[in-house]
Amino acid sequence: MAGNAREPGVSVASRVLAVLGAFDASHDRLTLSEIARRSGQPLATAHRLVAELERWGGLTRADDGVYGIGRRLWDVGTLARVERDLRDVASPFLQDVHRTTRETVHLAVRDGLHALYVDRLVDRTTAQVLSRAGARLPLHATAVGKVLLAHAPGDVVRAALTDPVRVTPHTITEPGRLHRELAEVRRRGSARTAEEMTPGAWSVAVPIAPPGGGVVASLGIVVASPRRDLVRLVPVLQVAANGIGRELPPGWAPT
Amino acid sequence: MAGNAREPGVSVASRVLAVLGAFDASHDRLTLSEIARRSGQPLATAHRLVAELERWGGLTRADDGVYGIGRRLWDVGTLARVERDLRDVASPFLQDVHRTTRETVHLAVRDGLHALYVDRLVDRTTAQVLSRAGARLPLHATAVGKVLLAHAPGDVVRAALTDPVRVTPHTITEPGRLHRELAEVRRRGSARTAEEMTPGAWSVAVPIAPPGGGVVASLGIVVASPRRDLVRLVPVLQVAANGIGRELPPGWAPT
DNA sequence: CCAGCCTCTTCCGCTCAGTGGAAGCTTGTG
DNA sequence: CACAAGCTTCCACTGAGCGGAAGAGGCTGG
Repeated sequence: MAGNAREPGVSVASRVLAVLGAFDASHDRLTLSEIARRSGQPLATAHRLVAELERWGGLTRADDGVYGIGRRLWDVGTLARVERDLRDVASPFLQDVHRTTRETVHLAVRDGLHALYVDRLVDRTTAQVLSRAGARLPLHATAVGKVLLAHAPGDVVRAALTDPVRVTPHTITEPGRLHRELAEVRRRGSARTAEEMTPGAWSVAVPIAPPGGGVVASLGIVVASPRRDLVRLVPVLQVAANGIGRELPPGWAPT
Repeated sequence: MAGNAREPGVSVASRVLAVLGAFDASHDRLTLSEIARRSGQPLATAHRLVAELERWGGLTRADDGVYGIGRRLWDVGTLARVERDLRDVASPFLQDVHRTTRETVHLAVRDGLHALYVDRLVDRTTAQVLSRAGARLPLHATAVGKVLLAHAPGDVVRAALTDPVRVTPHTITEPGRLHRELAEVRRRGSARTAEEMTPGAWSVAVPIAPPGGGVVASLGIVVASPRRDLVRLVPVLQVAANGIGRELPPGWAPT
Protein backbone atom coordinates (compact mmCIF):
# COMPACT_ATOMS: atom_id res chain seq x y z
CA MET A 1 0.00 0.00 0.00
CA ALA A 2 1.06 3.62 -0.34
CA GLY A 3 -0.02 5.56 2.75
CA ASN A 4 2.42 5.93 5.61
CA ALA A 5 2.99 5.81 9.32
CA ARG A 6 3.14 9.54 9.96
CA GLU A 7 4.96 10.27 13.11
CA PRO A 8 2.32 11.85 15.32
CA GLY A 9 2.57 15.01 17.36
CA VAL A 10 5.01 16.74 15.09
CA SER A 11 3.73 19.92 13.51
CA VAL A 12 4.72 21.04 10.07
CA ALA A 13 5.99 24.27 11.53
CA SER A 14 8.37 22.41 13.79
CA ARG A 15 9.58 20.40 10.82
CA VAL A 16 10.38 23.59 8.96
CA LEU A 17 12.25 24.85 11.99
CA ALA A 18 14.05 21.54 12.31
CA VAL A 19 15.35 22.07 8.80
CA LEU A 20 16.67 25.48 9.75
CA GLY A 21 18.06 24.01 12.93
CA ALA A 22 20.10 21.57 10.88
CA PHE A 23 22.37 24.48 10.03
CA ASP A 24 24.85 25.75 12.56
CA ALA A 25 28.19 27.47 12.77
CA SER A 26 30.11 24.40 11.72
CA HIS A 27 27.47 23.14 9.30
CA ASP A 28 26.53 26.09 7.16
CA ARG A 29 26.43 24.13 3.91
CA LEU A 30 24.44 20.94 3.81
CA THR A 31 23.22 18.50 1.20
CA LEU A 32 19.62 17.38 1.15
CA SER A 33 20.49 14.08 2.78
CA GLU A 34 22.46 15.81 5.49
CA ILE A 35 19.54 18.12 6.19
CA ALA A 36 17.22 15.13 6.38
CA ARG A 37 19.57 13.30 8.70
CA ARG A 38 20.36 16.27 10.92
CA SER A 39 16.74 17.34 11.20
CA GLY A 40 15.61 13.78 11.86
CA GLN A 41 13.17 13.58 8.98
CA PRO A 42 12.54 11.21 6.12
CA LEU A 43 14.23 12.28 2.93
CA ALA A 44 11.00 12.88 1.06
CA THR A 45 9.71 15.16 3.79
CA ALA A 46 12.92 17.13 4.04
CA HIS A 47 12.94 17.43 0.28
CA ARG A 48 9.52 18.99 0.19
CA LEU A 49 10.24 21.48 2.95
CA VAL A 50 13.63 22.43 1.62
CA ALA A 51 12.15 23.05 -1.81
CA GLU A 52 9.59 25.37 -0.33
CA LEU A 53 12.19 27.20 1.73
CA GLU A 54 14.30 27.63 -1.34
CA ARG A 55 11.41 28.99 -3.35
CA TRP A 56 10.89 31.59 -0.67
CA GLY A 57 14.55 32.54 -0.58
CA GLY A 58 15.27 31.20 2.88
CA LEU A 59 17.71 28.67 1.51
CA THR A 60 19.86 28.82 -1.59
CA ARG A 61 21.15 25.96 -3.56
CA ALA A 62 24.59 26.08 -5.12
CA ASP A 63 25.32 24.53 -8.49
CA ASP A 64 26.66 21.43 -6.79
CA GLY A 65 23.35 20.91 -5.02
CA VAL A 66 24.55 21.99 -1.61
CA TYR A 67 22.15 24.13 0.37
CA GLY A 68 23.04 27.19 2.37
CA ILE A 69 21.14 29.88 4.23
CA GLY A 70 19.66 32.40 1.82
CA ARG A 71 19.39 36.13 1.75
CA ARG A 72 15.83 36.21 2.83
CA LEU A 73 16.69 34.60 6.13
CA TRP A 74 19.68 36.86 6.46
CA ASP A 75 17.37 39.83 6.00
CA VAL A 76 15.02 38.57 8.64
CA GLY A 77 17.84 37.79 11.07
CA THR A 78 19.15 41.28 10.57
CA LEU A 79 15.97 42.57 12.20
CA ALA A 80 16.65 40.84 15.52
CA ARG A 81 17.01 43.21 18.39
CA VAL A 82 20.47 42.08 19.45
CA GLU A 83 21.63 42.79 15.99
CA ARG A 84 19.84 45.96 15.09
CA ASP A 85 19.68 48.21 18.08
CA LEU A 86 22.77 47.22 19.94
CA ARG A 87 25.06 46.77 16.99
CA ASP A 88 23.97 49.99 15.33
CA VAL A 89 24.54 51.99 18.45
CA ALA A 90 27.74 50.28 19.47
CA SER A 91 29.49 50.01 16.13
CA PRO A 92 31.03 53.50 16.04
CA PHE A 93 32.27 53.09 19.58
CA LEU A 94 33.87 49.77 18.78
CA GLN A 95 35.66 51.53 15.97
CA ASP A 96 36.82 54.25 18.34
CA VAL A 97 38.26 51.72 20.72
CA HIS A 98 39.80 49.75 17.93
CA ARG A 99 41.36 52.84 16.42
CA THR A 100 43.00 53.96 19.61
CA THR A 101 44.13 50.54 20.78
CA ARG A 102 44.55 48.56 17.58
CA GLU A 103 43.44 45.49 19.46
CA THR A 104 40.59 43.04 18.97
CA VAL A 105 37.34 44.48 20.34
CA HIS A 106 34.30 42.45 21.35
CA LEU A 107 30.68 43.21 22.03
CA ALA A 108 28.69 40.49 23.77
CA VAL A 109 25.35 39.88 25.47
CA ARG A 110 24.35 37.04 27.74
CA ASP A 111 22.43 34.23 26.13
CA GLY A 112 21.50 31.73 28.80
CA LEU A 113 24.77 30.37 30.15
CA HIS A 114 26.88 31.72 27.31
CA ALA A 115 28.36 34.97 26.17
CA LEU A 116 26.92 35.66 22.72
CA TYR A 117 29.30 37.68 20.60
CA VAL A 118 27.21 40.23 18.77
CA ASP A 119 30.02 42.07 17.06
CA ARG A 120 33.78 42.20 16.98
CA LEU A 121 36.56 44.05 15.28
CA VAL A 122 39.78 42.25 14.52
CA ASP A 123 42.95 43.59 13.08
CA ARG A 124 43.94 41.79 9.95
CA THR A 125 47.33 41.23 11.47
CA THR A 126 46.06 40.02 14.81
CA ALA A 127 46.05 36.32 15.41
CA GLN A 128 42.54 35.07 14.85
CA VAL A 129 40.83 34.67 18.17
CA LEU A 130 38.06 32.13 18.45
CA SER A 131 35.11 34.42 18.67
CA ARG A 132 33.21 35.62 15.67
CA ALA A 133 29.89 37.39 15.50
CA GLY A 134 27.30 34.81 16.49
CA ALA A 135 29.73 32.72 18.52
CA ARG A 136 28.81 31.55 22.00
CA LEU A 137 31.50 31.07 24.61
CA PRO A 138 31.24 30.05 28.27
CA LEU A 139 30.58 32.87 30.70
CA HIS A 140 33.19 31.92 33.28
CA ALA A 141 36.16 31.77 30.93
CA THR A 142 35.89 35.07 29.08
CA ALA A 143 36.19 38.64 30.26
CA VAL A 144 32.93 39.76 28.68
CA GLY A 145 31.33 36.64 30.09
CA LYS A 146 32.48 37.38 33.61
CA VAL A 147 31.07 40.88 33.37
CA LEU A 148 27.73 39.54 32.16
CA LEU A 149 27.69 36.83 34.80
CA ALA A 150 28.60 39.26 37.55
CA HIS A 151 25.39 41.14 36.79
CA ALA A 152 23.17 38.14 36.08
CA PRO A 153 20.32 36.81 38.27
CA GLY A 154 21.27 34.46 41.08
CA ASP A 155 19.99 31.30 39.46
CA VAL A 156 22.05 31.97 36.36
CA VAL A 157 25.18 32.42 38.45
CA ARG A 158 24.39 29.25 40.32
CA ALA A 159 23.90 27.29 37.11
CA ALA A 160 26.99 28.75 35.49
CA LEU A 161 29.20 27.98 38.45
CA THR A 162 27.97 24.40 38.72
CA ASP A 163 30.75 22.35 37.27
CA PRO A 164 32.27 25.00 35.00
CA VAL A 165 34.01 23.63 31.93
CA ARG A 166 37.79 23.61 31.91
CA VAL A 167 38.78 25.05 28.55
CA THR A 168 42.50 25.61 28.98
CA PRO A 169 44.89 24.76 31.81
CA HIS A 170 44.33 28.32 33.02
CA THR A 171 40.55 28.19 33.13
CA ILE A 172 39.24 28.87 36.62
CA THR A 173 36.81 26.13 37.54
CA GLU A 174 36.58 26.41 41.31
CA PRO A 175 33.10 27.80 42.05
CA GLY A 176 34.32 29.52 45.18
CA ARG A 177 37.11 31.33 43.42
CA LEU A 178 34.78 32.33 40.59
CA HIS A 179 32.24 33.65 43.09
CA ARG A 180 34.92 35.79 44.68
CA GLU A 181 36.03 37.00 41.30
CA LEU A 182 32.50 38.02 40.30
CA ALA A 183 32.22 40.09 43.46
CA GLU A 184 35.52 41.68 42.55
CA VAL A 185 34.21 42.38 39.04
CA ARG A 186 31.18 44.16 40.47
CA ARG A 187 33.34 46.16 42.86
CA ARG A 188 35.98 47.10 40.31
CA GLY A 189 33.67 47.56 37.35
CA SER A 190 35.77 45.42 35.02
CA ALA A 191 36.73 41.80 34.45
CA ARG A 192 39.89 40.16 33.21
CA THR A 193 41.03 36.83 31.87
CA ALA A 194 44.48 35.38 31.35
CA GLU A 195 44.51 32.54 28.84
CA GLU A 196 41.39 31.07 30.43
CA MET A 197 39.60 30.63 27.13
CA THR A 198 42.34 30.77 24.51
CA PRO A 199 46.02 30.13 25.11
CA GLY A 200 47.90 33.28 24.24
CA ALA A 201 44.96 35.60 24.83
CA TRP A 202 44.50 38.06 27.65
CA SER A 203 41.49 40.29 27.98
CA VAL A 204 39.57 42.91 29.90
CA ALA A 205 35.92 43.86 29.69
CA VAL A 206 33.48 46.36 31.14
CA PRO A 207 29.67 46.43 31.46
CA ILE A 208 27.26 48.36 29.26
CA ALA A 209 24.05 49.65 30.79
CA PRO A 210 21.32 51.85 29.34
CA PRO A 211 20.27 54.93 31.34
CA GLY A 212 18.60 53.79 34.53
CA GLY A 213 18.83 50.13 33.56
CA GLY A 214 20.84 47.08 34.43
CA VAL A 215 23.80 45.62 32.60
CA VAL A 216 22.67 44.48 29.14
CA ALA A 217 25.94 43.89 27.34
CA SER A 218 29.67 43.89 27.73
CA LEU A 219 32.49 45.49 25.84
CA GLY A 220 35.85 43.78 25.88
CA ILE A 221 39.27 43.83 24.38
CA VAL A 222 41.62 40.93 23.71
CA VAL A 223 45.38 41.14 23.38
CA ALA A 224 47.88 38.52 22.37
CA SER A 225 50.46 39.09 25.08
CA PRO A 226 50.35 39.46 28.85
CA ARG A 227 50.72 43.23 28.64
CA ARG A 228 51.21 44.66 32.06
CA ASP A 229 49.30 47.77 31.00
CA LEU A 230 46.15 45.85 30.09
CA VAL A 231 44.36 47.66 32.91
CA ARG A 232 45.23 50.94 31.29
CA LEU A 233 42.81 50.03 28.53
CA VAL A 234 39.93 49.86 31.00
CA PRO A 235 39.27 53.62 30.97
CA VAL A 236 39.11 53.56 27.17
CA LEU A 237 36.58 50.77 27.32
CA GLN A 238 34.62 52.55 29.99
CA VAL A 239 34.31 55.74 28.00
CA ALA A 240 33.05 53.76 25.03
CA ALA A 241 30.74 51.62 27.16
CA ASN A 242 29.26 54.69 28.77
CA GLY A 243 28.73 56.22 25.36
CA ILE A 244 26.96 53.13 24.12
CA GLY A 245 24.83 52.94 27.25
CA ARG A 246 23.79 56.55 26.89
CA GLU A 247 22.66 56.06 23.32
CA LEU A 248 20.62 52.98 24.08
CA PRO A 249 16.93 53.61 24.66
CA PRO A 250 16.21 53.70 28.41
CA GLY A 251 15.24 50.26 29.61
CA TRP A 252 16.60 48.58 26.51
CA ALA A 253 17.15 44.87 26.89
CA PRO A 254 18.40 42.27 24.45
CA THR A 255 16.29 39.07 24.13
CA MET B 1 -21.01 23.88 12.89
CA ALA B 2 -17.35 24.15 13.71
CA GLY B 3 -15.32 23.12 10.67
CA ASN B 4 -14.12 25.83 8.33
CA ALA B 5 -13.46 26.93 4.77
CA ARG B 6 -9.72 26.32 4.71
CA GLU B 7 -8.11 28.32 1.98
CA PRO B 8 -6.80 25.67 -0.38
CA GLY B 9 -3.37 25.41 -1.94
CA VAL B 10 -1.54 27.14 0.85
CA SER B 11 1.04 25.01 2.59
CA VAL B 12 1.80 25.28 6.25
CA ALA B 13 5.40 25.99 5.42
CA SER B 14 4.43 28.98 3.35
CA ARG B 15 2.27 30.21 6.18
CA VAL B 16 5.23 30.06 8.52
CA LEU B 17 7.29 31.96 6.01
CA ALA B 18 4.50 34.48 5.56
CA VAL B 19 4.74 35.17 9.25
CA LEU B 20 8.45 35.83 8.94
CA GLY B 21 7.79 37.89 5.84
CA ALA B 22 5.53 40.15 7.87
CA PHE B 23 8.68 41.60 9.41
CA ASP B 24 10.79 44.03 7.44
CA ALA B 25 13.17 46.89 7.95
CA SER B 26 10.44 49.33 8.90
CA HIS B 27 8.30 46.76 10.72
CA ASP B 28 10.65 44.93 13.03
CA ARG B 29 8.26 44.85 15.97
CA LEU B 30 4.74 43.62 15.40
CA THR B 31 1.74 42.65 17.49
CA LEU B 32 -0.08 39.41 16.85
CA SER B 33 -2.86 41.20 14.99
CA GLU B 34 -0.36 43.05 12.82
CA ILE B 35 1.38 39.82 11.96
CA ALA B 36 -1.95 38.24 11.06
CA ARG B 37 -2.91 41.22 8.91
CA ARG B 38 0.46 41.60 7.21
CA SER B 39 0.81 37.88 6.53
CA GLY B 40 -2.75 37.67 5.29
CA GLN B 41 -3.87 35.00 7.69
CA PRO B 42 -6.73 34.58 10.14
CA LEU B 43 -5.82 35.58 13.64
CA ALA B 44 -6.20 32.10 15.04
CA THR B 45 -3.83 30.69 12.45
CA ALA B 46 -1.23 33.36 12.97
CA HIS B 47 -1.54 32.85 16.68
CA ARG B 48 -0.73 29.18 16.42
CA LEU B 49 2.23 29.67 14.14
CA VAL B 50 3.64 32.57 16.07
CA ALA B 51 3.42 30.57 19.28
CA GLU B 52 5.39 27.76 17.70
CA LEU B 53 7.99 30.12 16.32
CA GLU B 54 8.35 31.71 19.71
CA ARG B 55 8.76 28.35 21.40
CA TRP B 56 11.60 27.60 19.01
CA GLY B 57 13.28 30.95 19.61
CA GLY B 58 12.66 32.37 16.17
CA LEU B 59 10.50 35.11 17.57
CA THR B 60 10.61 36.79 20.94
CA ARG B 61 7.80 38.42 22.73
CA ALA B 62 8.37 41.54 24.77
CA ASP B 63 6.51 42.19 28.00
CA ASP B 64 4.05 44.38 26.17
CA GLY B 65 3.15 41.49 23.88
CA VAL B 66 4.94 42.84 20.84
CA TYR B 67 6.83 40.29 18.79
CA GLY B 68 10.30 40.70 17.34
CA ILE B 69 12.77 38.50 15.55
CA GLY B 70 14.54 36.21 18.00
CA ARG B 71 18.09 35.12 18.48
CA ARG B 72 17.59 31.78 16.89
CA LEU B 73 16.71 33.38 13.58
CA TRP B 74 19.56 35.81 13.98
CA ASP B 75 21.89 32.86 14.44
CA VAL B 76 20.62 31.19 11.33
CA GLY B 77 20.79 34.38 9.29
CA THR B 78 24.36 34.79 10.40
CA LEU B 79 25.21 31.65 8.47
CA ALA B 80 24.19 33.11 5.11
CA ARG B 81 26.99 33.27 2.65
CA VAL B 82 26.80 36.97 2.00
CA GLU B 83 27.16 37.54 5.64
CA ARG B 84 29.72 34.99 6.64
CA ASP B 85 32.32 34.69 3.95
CA LEU B 86 32.28 38.13 2.48
CA ARG B 87 31.87 40.06 5.67
CA ASP B 88 34.50 38.09 7.52
CA VAL B 89 37.04 38.57 4.80
CA ALA B 90 36.21 42.18 4.08
CA SER B 91 35.80 43.51 7.58
CA PRO B 92 39.48 44.21 8.33
CA PHE B 93 39.89 45.94 4.98
CA LEU B 94 36.87 48.13 5.60
CA GLN B 95 38.53 49.11 8.84
CA ASP B 96 41.74 49.93 7.03
CA VAL B 97 39.94 52.16 4.59
CA HIS B 98 37.94 53.76 7.31
CA ARG B 99 41.01 54.41 9.40
CA THR B 100 42.93 56.12 6.66
CA THR B 101 40.03 58.12 5.25
CA ARG B 102 37.73 58.60 8.22
CA GLU B 103 34.80 58.44 5.84
CA THR B 104 31.79 56.16 5.59
CA VAL B 105 32.71 52.87 3.93
CA HIS B 106 30.26 50.51 2.25
CA LEU B 107 30.36 46.91 1.12
CA ALA B 108 27.59 45.80 -1.21
CA VAL B 109 26.58 42.92 -3.45
CA ARG B 110 23.97 42.87 -6.17
CA ASP B 111 20.61 41.46 -5.24
CA GLY B 112 18.41 41.45 -8.29
CA LEU B 113 17.99 45.06 -9.29
CA HIS B 114 19.28 46.44 -6.03
CA ALA B 115 22.56 47.01 -4.28
CA LEU B 116 22.40 45.05 -1.05
CA TYR B 117 24.52 46.66 1.66
CA VAL B 118 26.28 43.84 3.44
CA ASP B 119 28.38 45.93 5.76
CA ARG B 120 29.24 49.52 6.43
CA LEU B 121 31.36 51.59 8.72
CA VAL B 122 30.16 55.01 9.74
CA ASP B 123 31.90 57.59 11.82
CA ARG B 124 29.86 58.58 14.80
CA THR B 125 30.28 62.18 13.75
CA THR B 126 29.37 61.65 10.13
CA ALA B 127 25.90 62.57 9.04
CA GLN B 128 23.86 59.39 8.91
CA VAL B 129 23.63 58.19 5.34
CA LEU B 130 20.64 56.12 4.36
CA SER B 131 22.30 52.77 4.03
CA ARG B 132 22.60 50.30 6.85
CA ALA B 133 23.57 46.66 6.72
CA GLY B 134 20.68 44.89 5.04
CA ALA B 135 19.50 47.95 3.14
CA ARG B 136 18.73 47.75 -0.55
CA LEU B 137 19.21 50.77 -2.78
CA PRO B 138 18.74 51.18 -6.54
CA LEU B 139 21.70 50.18 -8.68
CA HIS B 140 21.71 53.23 -10.92
CA ALA B 141 21.82 55.85 -8.21
CA THR B 142 24.65 54.63 -6.02
CA ALA B 143 28.35 54.25 -6.70
CA VAL B 144 28.51 50.66 -5.49
CA GLY B 145 25.38 49.99 -7.49
CA LYS B 146 26.89 51.34 -10.69
CA VAL B 147 29.93 49.14 -10.23
CA LEU B 148 27.77 46.08 -9.70
CA LEU B 149 25.55 46.97 -12.63
CA ALA B 150 28.50 47.61 -14.92
CA HIS B 151 29.54 44.00 -14.40
CA ALA B 152 26.06 42.44 -14.38
CA PRO B 153 24.54 40.26 -17.13
CA GLY B 154 22.87 42.04 -20.05
CA ASP B 155 19.31 41.32 -19.02
CA VAL B 156 19.91 42.80 -15.58
CA VAL B 157 21.34 45.95 -17.12
CA ARG B 158 18.40 46.15 -19.47
CA ALA B 159 15.91 45.73 -16.63
CA ALA B 160 17.72 48.19 -14.40
CA LEU B 161 17.87 50.87 -17.08
CA THR B 162 14.22 50.53 -17.97
CA ASP B 163 12.58 53.51 -16.39
CA PRO B 164 15.11 54.09 -13.60
CA VAL B 165 13.66 55.73 -10.52
CA ARG B 166 14.45 59.42 -9.94
CA VAL B 167 15.53 59.62 -6.32
CA THR B 168 16.90 63.16 -6.12
CA PRO B 169 17.01 65.99 -8.64
CA HIS B 170 20.54 64.79 -9.49
CA THR B 171 19.62 61.17 -10.17
CA ILE B 172 20.54 60.16 -13.68
CA THR B 173 17.52 58.54 -15.28
CA GLU B 174 18.32 58.71 -19.00
CA PRO B 175 19.05 55.10 -20.06
CA GLY B 176 21.46 56.27 -22.75
CA ARG B 177 23.51 58.33 -20.39
CA LEU B 178 23.56 55.53 -17.84
CA HIS B 179 24.67 53.06 -20.49
CA ARG B 180 27.55 55.34 -21.39
CA GLU B 181 28.42 55.75 -17.76
CA LEU B 182 28.53 52.01 -17.17
CA ALA B 183 30.96 51.64 -20.07
CA GLU B 184 33.04 54.35 -18.49
CA VAL B 185 32.91 52.53 -15.15
CA ARG B 186 34.21 49.37 -16.79
CA ARG B 187 36.93 51.29 -18.55
CA ARG B 188 38.02 53.33 -15.56
CA GLY B 189 37.52 50.65 -12.92
CA SER B 190 35.55 52.86 -10.60
CA ALA B 191 32.16 54.54 -10.34
CA ARG B 192 31.04 57.81 -8.84
CA THR B 193 27.86 59.53 -7.78
CA ALA B 194 27.10 63.12 -6.92
CA GLU B 195 23.97 63.51 -4.82
CA GLU B 196 22.16 61.03 -7.02
CA MET B 197 20.86 58.98 -4.11
CA THR B 198 21.16 61.28 -1.11
CA PRO B 199 21.38 65.06 -1.22
CA GLY B 200 24.68 66.07 0.29
CA ALA B 201 26.39 62.77 -0.44
CA TRP B 202 29.12 62.13 -2.99
CA SER B 203 30.70 58.75 -3.45
CA VAL B 204 33.12 56.51 -5.32
CA ALA B 205 33.25 52.73 -5.54
CA VAL B 206 35.39 49.97 -7.01
CA PRO B 207 34.70 46.32 -7.87
CA ILE B 208 35.74 43.31 -5.83
CA ALA B 209 36.56 40.06 -7.65
CA PRO B 210 37.90 36.77 -6.36
CA PRO B 211 40.96 35.33 -8.09
CA GLY B 212 40.01 34.37 -11.61
CA GLY B 213 36.38 35.25 -11.08
CA GLY B 214 33.97 38.00 -12.02
CA VAL B 215 32.88 40.96 -9.95
CA VAL B 216 31.03 39.74 -6.87
CA ALA B 217 30.84 42.80 -4.69
CA SER B 218 31.68 46.46 -4.53
CA LEU B 219 33.52 48.60 -2.05
CA GLY B 220 32.56 52.24 -1.81
CA ILE B 221 33.09 55.35 0.18
CA VAL B 222 30.69 58.20 0.83
CA VAL B 223 31.63 61.74 1.75
CA ALA B 224 29.45 64.64 2.78
CA SER B 225 30.95 67.33 0.58
CA PRO B 226 31.84 67.61 -3.10
CA ARG B 227 35.54 67.11 -2.40
CA ARG B 228 37.54 67.63 -5.48
CA ASP B 229 39.98 64.95 -4.32
CA LEU B 230 37.34 62.25 -4.14
CA VAL B 231 39.14 60.44 -6.95
CA ARG B 232 42.27 60.35 -4.85
CA LEU B 233 40.46 57.89 -2.61
CA VAL B 234 40.08 55.43 -5.48
CA PRO B 235 43.57 53.94 -5.07
CA VAL B 236 42.90 53.35 -1.39
CA LEU B 237 39.69 51.54 -2.26
CA GLN B 238 41.42 49.56 -4.94
CA VAL B 239 44.13 48.31 -2.64
CA ALA B 240 41.50 47.19 -0.17
CA ALA B 241 39.28 45.68 -2.86
CA ASN B 242 42.19 43.74 -4.28
CA GLY B 243 43.05 42.50 -0.83
CA ILE B 244 39.49 41.33 -0.26
CA GLY B 245 39.35 39.68 -3.67
CA ARG B 246 42.57 37.82 -3.03
CA GLU B 247 41.32 36.42 0.25
CA LEU B 248 38.03 35.23 -1.17
CA PRO B 249 37.97 31.58 -2.22
CA PRO B 250 38.50 31.31 -5.98
CA GLY B 251 35.17 31.30 -7.72
CA TRP B 252 33.34 32.62 -4.68
CA ALA B 253 29.92 34.02 -5.44
CA PRO B 254 27.33 35.52 -3.14
CA THR B 255 23.74 34.23 -2.88
C1' DC C 1 -19.72 51.64 36.55
C1' DC C 2 -20.82 49.98 32.22
C1' DA C 3 -20.77 49.90 27.16
C1' DG C 4 -18.00 49.65 23.31
C1' DC C 5 -13.98 48.31 21.21
C1' DC C 6 -9.81 46.18 20.71
C1' DT C 7 -6.48 42.42 21.02
C1' DC C 8 -5.39 38.04 22.54
C1' DT C 9 -6.48 33.14 23.77
C1' DT C 10 -8.92 28.84 23.61
C1' DC C 11 -12.09 25.52 21.69
C1' DC C 12 -13.50 21.88 18.48
C1' DG C 13 -15.20 18.84 14.58
C1' DC C 14 -14.52 18.73 9.59
C1' DT C 15 -11.40 17.85 5.75
C1' DC C 16 -7.67 18.16 2.66
C1' DA C 17 -2.66 19.08 3.03
C1' DG C 18 0.92 16.54 4.44
C1' DT C 19 2.95 12.27 4.72
C1' DG C 20 6.75 8.77 3.72
C1' DG C 21 7.62 4.16 1.50
C1' DA C 22 8.74 2.93 -2.76
C1' DA C 23 9.90 3.31 -7.53
C1' DG C 24 12.37 5.86 -10.95
C1' DC C 25 16.14 8.91 -12.15
C1' DT C 26 20.78 10.85 -12.26
C1' DT C 27 25.52 10.84 -11.29
C1' DG C 28 29.84 8.93 -9.91
C1' DT C 29 32.89 4.87 -9.17
C1' DG C 30 35.56 0.63 -9.50
C1' DC D 1 28.39 -2.27 -16.87
C1' DA D 2 26.94 -3.30 -12.34
C1' DC D 3 26.49 -0.97 -8.13
C1' DA D 4 25.93 2.59 -4.85
C1' DA D 5 24.53 6.94 -3.23
C1' DG D 6 21.93 10.93 -3.61
C1' DC D 7 18.05 13.13 -5.48
C1' DT D 8 13.22 13.52 -7.41
C1' DT D 9 8.57 12.10 -8.16
C1' DC D 10 4.42 9.48 -7.17
C1' DC D 11 0.31 8.44 -4.63
C1' DA D 12 -3.56 6.99 -1.39
C1' DC D 13 -4.39 7.11 3.43
C1' DT D 14 -5.37 9.93 7.61
C1' DG D 15 -4.70 13.01 11.58
C1' DA D 16 -2.73 17.72 11.82
C1' DG D 17 -4.17 21.91 10.69
C1' DC D 18 -7.87 24.84 10.01
C1' DG D 19 -10.56 29.11 11.33
C1' DG D 20 -15.21 30.77 12.97
C1' DA D 21 -16.83 31.64 17.20
C1' DA D 22 -16.99 32.39 21.94
C1' DG D 23 -14.62 33.81 26.00
C1' DA D 24 -11.13 36.48 28.60
C1' DG D 25 -8.63 40.60 29.52
C1' DG D 26 -7.57 45.55 28.97
C1' DC D 27 -8.24 50.25 27.81
C1' DT D 28 -11.15 54.43 26.89
C1' DG D 29 -14.68 57.59 27.11
C1' DG D 30 -19.26 58.74 28.68
